[in-house]
Amino acid sequence: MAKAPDELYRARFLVEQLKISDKYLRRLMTDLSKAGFIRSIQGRDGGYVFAKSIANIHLSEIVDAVEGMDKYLGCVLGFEECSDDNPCVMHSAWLPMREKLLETFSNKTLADLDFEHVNKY
Amino acid sequence: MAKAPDELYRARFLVEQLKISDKYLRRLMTDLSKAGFIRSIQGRDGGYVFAKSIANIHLSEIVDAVEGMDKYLGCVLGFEECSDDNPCVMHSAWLPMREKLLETFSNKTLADLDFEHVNKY
DNA sequence: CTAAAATAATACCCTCAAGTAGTATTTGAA
DNA sequence: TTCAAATACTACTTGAGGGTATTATTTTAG
Ligand code: SF4
Ligand code: SF4
Repeated sequence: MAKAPDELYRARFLVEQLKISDKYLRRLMTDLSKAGFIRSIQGRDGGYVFAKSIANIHLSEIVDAVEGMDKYLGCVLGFEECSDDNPCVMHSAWLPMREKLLETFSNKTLADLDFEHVNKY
Repeated sequence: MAKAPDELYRARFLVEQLKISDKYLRRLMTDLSKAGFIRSIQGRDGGYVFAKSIANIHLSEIVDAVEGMDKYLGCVLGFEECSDDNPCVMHSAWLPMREKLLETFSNKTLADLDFEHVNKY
């Protein structure tokens, strides 16, 4: 969609392109629309359109909308309880990574992705 | 083990400490010993000892030994085929992360981890 | 010789997240 | 008022990874 961000896309079409199940797509799209990235138009001749400029859609926001960004900020070692005063052995070593990850996903927007030389989704 | 790297540790003991299954522990330990990090001593009064200084054991090597480092260098999006000339949309955005990850795991050694203020494993 | 240790190989189980499927409802242009 | 679209909710399937279990073998101090 980001290739031609002003078009209207109907679910049917997207499902064919992405080769995923109808219901699954709709679930995701609904999530995204609730998050305000796209606008969903119901009724006949409905579909999905971007609701804001793709330059204003940060990757972290998308992740948050569909699965929760927190997941990726958790521990490498998979511990539940985690704080600076109850650290695991990796704590200090891992911190810079977390920073970098957060930074990457927070700074990059949809517009930063390279949709031109790409033939897989 | 890295807390007192010169001791001999028997499987029985480690199993109790880590609360994981006997067989599982042994599998891991055997992997590690094959990789040359620890030496396994068979027979009665046997056990496991470090075979090299913990300052010479890089995290990436450990991961390689037990599950394969490559796993973590793959794509964010989970595509199989991936190369610079068949990139996915995230390719350029993701590269720095991969670098950082590789760097972290390659540079840090067991000795860099903080075993002092830690009470969970 | 024997007991206590590690090794080996293989099959099994369990859980969880990703994805599918079913079915009924609402919306709105023509 | 009809029809094609999106929504909502719930149940199901599936696959992979992390971990267990079994059983049999080998090693070595005492
Ligand atoms: S203390 Fe740090 S490294 Fe350890 S589990 Fe928590 S966040 Fe992860
Ligand atoms: S092209 Fe880059 S971002 Fe895309 S799947 Fe391959 S490694 Fe990952």
